[in-house]
Amino acid sequence: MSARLTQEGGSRVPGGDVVEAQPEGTSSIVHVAPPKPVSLRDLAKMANVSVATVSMVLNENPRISRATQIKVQRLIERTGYRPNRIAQSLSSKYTRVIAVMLPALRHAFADAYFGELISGVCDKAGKLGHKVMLESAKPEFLKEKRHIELFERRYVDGVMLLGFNDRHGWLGELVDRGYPVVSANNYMPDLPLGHVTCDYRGGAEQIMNYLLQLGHRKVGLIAGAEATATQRDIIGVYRSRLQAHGVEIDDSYIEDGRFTEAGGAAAAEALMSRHPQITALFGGNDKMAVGAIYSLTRRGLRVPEDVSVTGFDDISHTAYVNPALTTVHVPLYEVGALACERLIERIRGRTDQVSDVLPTHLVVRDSTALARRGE
Amino acid sequence: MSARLTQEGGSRVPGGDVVEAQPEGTSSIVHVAPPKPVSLRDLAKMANVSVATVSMVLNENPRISRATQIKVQRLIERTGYRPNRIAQSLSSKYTRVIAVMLPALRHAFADAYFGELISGVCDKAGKLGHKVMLESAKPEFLKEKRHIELFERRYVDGVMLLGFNDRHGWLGELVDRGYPVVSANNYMPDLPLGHVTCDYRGGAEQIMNYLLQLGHRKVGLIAGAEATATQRDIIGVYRSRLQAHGVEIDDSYIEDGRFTEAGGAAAAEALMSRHPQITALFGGNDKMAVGAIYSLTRRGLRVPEDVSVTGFDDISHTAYVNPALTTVHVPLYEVGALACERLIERIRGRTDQVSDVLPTHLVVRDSTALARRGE
DNA sequence: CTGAAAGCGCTTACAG
DNA sequence: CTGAAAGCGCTTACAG
Repeated sequence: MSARLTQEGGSRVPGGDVVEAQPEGTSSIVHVAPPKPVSLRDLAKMANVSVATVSMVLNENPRISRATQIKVQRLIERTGYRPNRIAQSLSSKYTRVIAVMLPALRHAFADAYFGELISGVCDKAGKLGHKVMLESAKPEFLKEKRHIELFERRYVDGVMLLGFNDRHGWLGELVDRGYPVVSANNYMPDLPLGHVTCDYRGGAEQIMNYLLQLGHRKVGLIAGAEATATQRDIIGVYRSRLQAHGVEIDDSYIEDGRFTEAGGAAAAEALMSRHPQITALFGGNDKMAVGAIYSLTRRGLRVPEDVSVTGFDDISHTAYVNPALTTVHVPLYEVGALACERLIERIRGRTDQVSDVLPTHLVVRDSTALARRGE
Repeated sequence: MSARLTQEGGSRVPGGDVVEAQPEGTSSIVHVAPPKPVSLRDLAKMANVSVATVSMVLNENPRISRATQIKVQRLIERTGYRPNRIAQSLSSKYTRVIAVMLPALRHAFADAYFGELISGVCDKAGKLGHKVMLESAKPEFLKEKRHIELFERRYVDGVMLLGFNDRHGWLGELVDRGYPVVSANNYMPDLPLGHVTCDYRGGAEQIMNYLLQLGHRKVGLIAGAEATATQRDIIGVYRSRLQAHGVEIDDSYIEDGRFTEAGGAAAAEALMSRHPQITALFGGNDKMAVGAIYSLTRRGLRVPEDVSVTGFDDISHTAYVNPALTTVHVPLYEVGALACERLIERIRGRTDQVSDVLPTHLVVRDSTALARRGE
């Protein structure tokens, strides 16, 4: 500790000398006002050049001569000068901040799905010199047009959309105004909105083919909101794969699980009551699948001996649930990172509408087995 | 959609009229430069007052007469004026942004524990008119003194620390400089750092008393890093409770589970190999407990019939693992919210060192049972 | 109670 | 290649 204090020219009270001079307080901390940092002007004075010159050195303007360049650069290093980015933003076009916006779900950030996406966004943003702000689209937030405010008041240069779907009509306001916006891992067919997604159809095909190979024909589907395009993709594949195997399509085998464990549990409960002959349950995400396993177990059904269960996403802890979940790996981190890159390109002027699609793959674990015989 | 377009004076291309005028492009979107928003000066001109007056109305300065107040207020509403917060920050002392800082863990944000804390922080920050920025303390980040930069370059007014412990010595640099910093759900005994935590000792006592009541005497402990004060609290209670019941303390019953599922699984594996007579495993957090259940099951041991397992935190999905986890509820959301409030108070000038402690309570579910007989 | 002016710390044409 | 000056859009003493 003392070593650090010395190094930093620290100002924390080492013993009792300064404390004695203080009024008797509840704290022995001395809160020095942080020293006023050196400004561009200070630097210019020290280097005997104009502020414009220092600014240009900072921004690596090639018009500056090599000599001045070096002189100023050295001074910057010596003084540890760091430009005030508030001032930079005020006189330039950019804040170099992006927002990650989530729907107003209960404790939205405590979700491994969003969390992986956010991790990807943050890491990439950091590498590209941007900061990340967190926003959740609560009803008041939208009523007060705070999503517009984000841009108008110059909080951010762009917004990354996580978890929104067709029903979030206000997204159009952002698009209409030409603000840089990108959707990560979902897309809205009716909105000209840049997006980076995954191959949900491909993943769903792998799940369905695998279940069909295991002999499953009575397969229930627990999907998330139908307003979500990627879930519709899953539903579409589910139907067409069954049909291709001569199974008659019956929509009473599909239930909405609202993307949550509780919803998945309720959906599984409903499906098994309605169709006890079901041998496999396909969850549209891992959380619903985990909920399904929970409710099947409560019902006295064994997974996978009695009923196989599959998920979608491969969020980290599903490898540790019991039984470990067979699922589709969705590269959420990579989606977040790429979407961030695309958003920043868009901020810098790219105008064509991006729509990248990353591959998915099946991960077989312990929650799936051969379909049970007869019934 | 058309309704919205009309309302908003939307500029998205409705049909093909504007598109025809465009060069053949890859996109049919028209990116209008967002209209230059009205400024304080515009407003002042319209209202026939000075910019100072408008500014004072905005900041609810009581010196302004009721009449002007109303006149300007009305104009603000009519024009939908929103102050540029970059300009506000440049001329005022505050950015009204706080950072939430996490250790550099793999995909740190995809963690329910941090996520709950962050949810609490974000909601409270929003209510108090602050934005939240995300940072993770990577090695390069620290090497480049970016944690200092956060303040010096005026990115934020304060930092919320999540998941740091005694080994993160650089935290002292922030404290020494007097920057507003608060630690959420952990504390550093050697650092005069404001913090909001939970009653870990109380929670641990409840767990231990409960296990002892069930007849467990051979209890293994899977703790997180010893550098974490709250984990030391758990270890302390674990030891003293056993001792109070005449159990001889043997540190080979304690393993480090590194706060992760994988670490918890490995720790459980090690403990059960070393001491097959163990009848209960106490995890220092839920993730390690889930990992322990996983590895016990792999070993052919049943939970809770053969071995009881308990967690700590009560992160959301532990109610849905199999068996549902008995754990201690830690009000993470509330901790985050209160810590945020404290941080903002500190930013506004509060100087005493806060140290709030929120209560915890036991949540009994299905992973615990009477200790098995004989061995 | 209100206004004119300085200032926050940068960037960016515009001269030279 | 470099400098003087204007400007970004606010807030805040300071006059009156």
